[in-house]
Amino acid sequence: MRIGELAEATGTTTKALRFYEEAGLLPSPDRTGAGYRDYPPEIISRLAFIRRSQSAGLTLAQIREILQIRDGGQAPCEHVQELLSDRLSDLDRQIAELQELRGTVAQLQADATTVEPARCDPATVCRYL
Amino acid sequence: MRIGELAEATGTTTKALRFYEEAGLLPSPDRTGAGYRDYPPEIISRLAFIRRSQSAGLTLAQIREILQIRDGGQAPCEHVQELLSDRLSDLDRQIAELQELRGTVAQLQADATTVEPARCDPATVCRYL
DNA sequence: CTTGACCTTCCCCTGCACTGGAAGGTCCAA
DNA sequence: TTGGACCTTCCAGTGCAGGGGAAGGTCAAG
Repeated sequence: MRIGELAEATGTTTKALRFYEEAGLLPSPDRTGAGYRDYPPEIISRLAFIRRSQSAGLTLAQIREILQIRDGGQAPCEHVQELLSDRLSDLDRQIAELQELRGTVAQLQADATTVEPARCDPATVCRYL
Repeated sequence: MRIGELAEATGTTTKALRFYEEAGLLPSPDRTGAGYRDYPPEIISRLAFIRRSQSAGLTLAQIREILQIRDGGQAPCEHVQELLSDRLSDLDRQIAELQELRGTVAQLQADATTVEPARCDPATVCRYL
């Protein structure tokens, strides 16, 4: 199948597919006589895996690692477990940071709306920040 | 005061200060005979405002907007309130998204650790993703 | 035979907030 | 006078995941 068909079948773009190939996530496909990329149907499930992994928040670099282990003939189970654990820790940390920031901003915003009648001191930039 | 002093006084770098000037957050300072930037002491509180705004998660573009209103002689109160409200909505949305993602990843990770003894099917990339 | 849709490679651009380094000028102390 | 610390401008790069568009080749239909 040609690159445009594959893009449509997987909901991505030809640009992205060439980029994935360049980035080592997709193997270099065969070429037709005219030099067109000619993908085997199985590539669709590989793309689906890439999509699922992206949905889990893995970077292309991490996905490439998994695929390389798999392509090397090994089962990437342990590596995947580790990546997922790391991702979970990251998410917990990110969420905690955002919640703390949310508290700060909510306080600032509350001050900014309730104290409103007092006009800002022209000499300072902003009394709320 | 020279740029190096200001950088040290405000905990930033000379690079960042020139960048802020270029980006319209700092006015072009006077120059000494040798062409060195010569900042007035008041600039320190402007930098402090920039730092506080960054801590609240505002982008440099948003901070520049506030400063431009202020520099135009107006009180940026309403604009600040709006920016803070928007920021709060953004944070709520981001937190919700991350929490949903966290649920997904936690499930994947749980599956990956408990189902472990069953080896992966060599024909697929990974049974967990 | 030509039109239009598809394909190829190539290089640059995006947003964000800077950082690094080159090439050169200035100032102060030893 | 020389060394080192500071300053200047300008250009380029960082990380992430591609997107935009040029210049040119290919293929099927009308």
